[in-house]
Amino acid sequence: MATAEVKLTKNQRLVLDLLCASDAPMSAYAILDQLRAEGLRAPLQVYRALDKLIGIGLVHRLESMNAFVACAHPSCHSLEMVGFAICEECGKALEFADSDIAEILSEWAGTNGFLAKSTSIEIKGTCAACQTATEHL
Amino acid sequence: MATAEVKLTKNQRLVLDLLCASDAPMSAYAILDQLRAEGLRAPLQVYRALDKLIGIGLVHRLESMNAFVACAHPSCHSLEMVGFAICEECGKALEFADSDIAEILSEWAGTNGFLAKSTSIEIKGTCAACQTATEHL
DNA sequence: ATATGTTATGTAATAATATAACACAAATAA
DNA sequence: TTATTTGTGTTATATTATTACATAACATAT
Repeated sequence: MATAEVKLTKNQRLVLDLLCASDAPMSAYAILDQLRAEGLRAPLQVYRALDKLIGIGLVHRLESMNAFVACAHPSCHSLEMVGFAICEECGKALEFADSDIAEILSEWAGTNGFLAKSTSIEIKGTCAACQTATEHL
Repeated sequence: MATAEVKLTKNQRLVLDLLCASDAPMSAYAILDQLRAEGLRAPLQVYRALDKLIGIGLVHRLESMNAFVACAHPSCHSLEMVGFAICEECGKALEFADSDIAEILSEWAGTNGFLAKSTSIEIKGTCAACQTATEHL
């Protein structure tokens, strides 16, 4: 099992499991609320777990939403370039990875002497399901 | 002159001029602080001006920093896809536009039935100047 | 010119997101 | 064992953003 490869602490596991169970990204405070029953009490407990999980590559941060989502490909916990298409209707985030984009960006970086550490690509719009759902209003 | 094409109100002008004069992105509250001398008093005054300027395409929002920057190409105030390479040393943001990336992303959207409204691409790292500056430490 | 609709303004209060600082406990490694 | 690192729990606070409401400025159509 992918997510067992790394030893996680209690808080880290609670946060990761919750994110994996969620069908949409969650804010740090939404995570906290859900985990109060498990004994979490302060924002910092969540933020620290998130920092670690992001560092490992098991969680991604959606910059444009201040929200967090479990990596869709936890097995390949490469920290490679992934992007998200975020539906503004249902709030779900579709993760994608595109090597072509990665290549173009690294080309740009090379040309401009920019040393890239991390990249965030976020598309906002409406997902296929929600477009269909909206059609017959 | 590019920025004269649209009629801006006093607050919008103040915010835009400040961002244009700044060599790096600014937070809303940094903007507010700078404009207290001009009579601005509340965050909302800044946020409202920013919303308008972003809508017009004269300002971009850096999602990963909660900061705002004047568009580098104010003449072509197309709302097309632009990206930023943000230097974590000096804080400056280099704006770029890449039609290849736009194409790949719109291809992905087409294939996945996603209706895209806006896209954010942000690369974090170290700019050429700061790499040079750090070399001889 | 005046009524109407729209857009912008000013202000206060508050919500939502994130971090600093400190003391302590658990796991790891020397 | 001792030292070191890593994680925990807690309080307080910093930073970013919005809600709600009242008023003013401006356009334009009668």
